[in-house]
Amino acid sequence: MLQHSFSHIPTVGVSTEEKIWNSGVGSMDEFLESPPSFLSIKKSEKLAEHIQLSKEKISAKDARYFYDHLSSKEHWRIFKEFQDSTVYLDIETTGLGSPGDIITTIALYDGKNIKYYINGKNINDFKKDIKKYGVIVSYNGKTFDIPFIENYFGIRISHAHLDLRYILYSLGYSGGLKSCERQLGIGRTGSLADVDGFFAVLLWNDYKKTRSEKSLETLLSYNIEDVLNLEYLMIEAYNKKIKEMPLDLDILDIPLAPENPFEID
DNA sequence: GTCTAGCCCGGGGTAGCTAA
DNA sequence: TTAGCTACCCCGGGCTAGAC
Repeated sequence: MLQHSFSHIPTVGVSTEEKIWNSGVGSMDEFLESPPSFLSIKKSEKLAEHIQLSKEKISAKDARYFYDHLSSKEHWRIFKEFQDSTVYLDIETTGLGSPGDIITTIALYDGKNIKYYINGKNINDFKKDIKKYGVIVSYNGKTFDIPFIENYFGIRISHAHLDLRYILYSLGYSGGLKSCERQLGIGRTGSLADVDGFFAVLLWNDYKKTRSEKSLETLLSYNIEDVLNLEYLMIEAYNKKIKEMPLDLDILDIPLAPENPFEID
């Protein structure tokens, strides 16, 4: 979608971008070849400079550039061009962020591999691993996951960040992650349908009290199921956004998710 | 070249919504 | 309860085209 975007360019808003599209110029390459006639020569030249810069930023895999220059409701546009540097993220904690609350587990999924981090075991590896990615996809992560991670580790997460809560809300889907999953036709497998954030706290407490590996594995299974489903939701949301555009653009295929390595007890 | 009107971007402020 | 987001409104300012 970025190859077709102009509203990240200073002085170009959504209405000017739509006028560009309606004039028959549907991509950056088409603009460079033949700018729309309604723009002055001076303005076309300025825009052409920004388009060249944008093409360089895409080649350089600089997602942050577009994240900073697109309006927040258009952030979803960066997904396709940076899909191979995207990671889906979800954390489980012992509470909502009150003093003393901790991160219990973190799950990452990059479209190929699943990684998970457990408090008391390998959780500090997360700080190194997250740096490998350019884009984070989460659900309500802008309000909860990322601030929690930043406070917990004392680090700054400066990635481009697509929060599905707002993208799905703009498409008419609301009511929480699980509700959005149901509305978009994906159900939780087995007993995971009954697990929620509070139950995840109970599972962690049981693991700490009894050292029950089954409780820990059930918690990890729930945590990983969340990040696997985020990919499906992100691609579904992207495709729905694409269909809203007055352009004839290809939709993305939804890949087969890998098997959850943990079973619930 | 200057002036004017119109368009539109973008910033600031406010209210309401939502999840953990 | 908290934090961050969107939507909406208002307004200032930059840019452009057209008239003179």
